[in-house]
Amino acid sequence: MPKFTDVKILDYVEKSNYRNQTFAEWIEADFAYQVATDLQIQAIEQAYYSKKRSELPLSKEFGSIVQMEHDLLNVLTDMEMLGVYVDKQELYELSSELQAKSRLLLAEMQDLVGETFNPLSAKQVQHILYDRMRIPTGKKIKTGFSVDSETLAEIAKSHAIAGMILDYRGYEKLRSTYCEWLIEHINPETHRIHTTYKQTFTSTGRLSSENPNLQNIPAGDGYAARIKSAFRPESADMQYVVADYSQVELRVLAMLSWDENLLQVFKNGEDIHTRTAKFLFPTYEKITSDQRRIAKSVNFGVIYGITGFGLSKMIKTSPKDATIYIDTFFAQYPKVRTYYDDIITKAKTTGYVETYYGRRRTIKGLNDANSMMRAAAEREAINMPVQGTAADIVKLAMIQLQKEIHAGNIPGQLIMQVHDELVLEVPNAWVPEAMQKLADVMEGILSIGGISLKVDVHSGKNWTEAKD
DNA sequence: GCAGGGACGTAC
DNA sequence: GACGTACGTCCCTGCA
Repeated sequence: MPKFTDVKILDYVEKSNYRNQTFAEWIEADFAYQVATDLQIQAIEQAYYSKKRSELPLSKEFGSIVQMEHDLLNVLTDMEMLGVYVDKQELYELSSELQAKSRLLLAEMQDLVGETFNPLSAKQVQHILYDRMRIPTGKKIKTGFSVDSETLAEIAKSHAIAGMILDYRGYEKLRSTYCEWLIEHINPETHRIHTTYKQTFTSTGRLSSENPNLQNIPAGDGYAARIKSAFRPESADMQYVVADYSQVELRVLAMLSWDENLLQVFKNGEDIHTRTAKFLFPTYEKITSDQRRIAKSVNFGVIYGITGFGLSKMIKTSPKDATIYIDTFFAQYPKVRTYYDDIITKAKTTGYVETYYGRRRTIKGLNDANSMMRAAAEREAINMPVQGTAADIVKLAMIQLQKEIHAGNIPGQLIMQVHDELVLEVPNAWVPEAMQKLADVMEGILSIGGISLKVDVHSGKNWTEAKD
């Protein structure tokens, strides 16, 4: 146990529904103490922390999680301080290129409809499409009719303008949210981006990242790949080594549920999505890419507590067929169903659910009068132990890695965490060794039911190259 | 002029 | 009738 306890961590671990309150709000809520001025807050903060740190008894049941978070705190500090280099020039160029694209497209669109309008304004897009062009309306939202990408993609089949609006939005998204926002956060002294990882925020135990968020950098081809490739070591003497857990949540689901079939898939080293596809489409000799896509959605959906309706939207089929897929999944992986049932039963009794390592989330609403509320609470309940255990695993790996790095056993620096992925900067000469050790540490974190974790490791001159 | 909500889109 | 967890941008409304 740590000699001193960071009370914010303790509070987070004990009350998983705790959100980012200000210190004042927190004191108020916990101690019914009205805080008036900034100076008072500071004084109380100091007094409270120093007193509580030495006197707080640590409840045993949270011991392992509290220890984990304390160890992780130092890892996160190192990562934030070191930061991530990005090629500023490259981002500038991308930004202007994207801006040129949008400008051109905007002129074309306004020519086409004979009216100036802002494609980023839902209200104005509604006016253009549904009032002026008389295109049949679809999904309703609070403020009128939806113009989201799903709707626009459908309209685009018959009206070019919809496709152009989608493209415009895409360019502007990349330009403003990624190029511009990242450039803004390059520290003038270090020339690196220093994100903030929020350690006491999410309800599952994941980290989050802000200012800027490095956990939602676009993946994919084209401009997205170019943004990602701007992330690279500053020096040509270094490379990125990227390791990500393969299907970690489904693997965790197998471990926690002890479903024989699910465990067997991983024991055999089979592709989980293809395997599920074979269960869903047993009469087919060979699984098509479309069938695998459907199975993939089912596999992911199960982790999120899918409904037939939700899945049907995802794979564009009828809710009836979608429900059949889900039922088939549970018929083929029967222990998953009983595992979920057990979680909900336990949550109703104790008021909380927990990860393999004992991280808890209190669940409210399981007995709500409203069935929608109940269903939502059930989805939260079944998702948290899986997502949370995966989060715990990555945290443990980070702690272990940092130990090895400090001991000189792994040559390199941990610079980013993206939920199931860790990114390191490594001197060229040591890349193969770092890759091996990284995989060993990460895969060694947990083994249950005869299966262990699997990690894919890649290296490259930048984040894009190191992804495959 | 500004704060906050809604809609949207990105990630895992 | 919205499948889990996040963050950031923009528009627009409501309020001074």
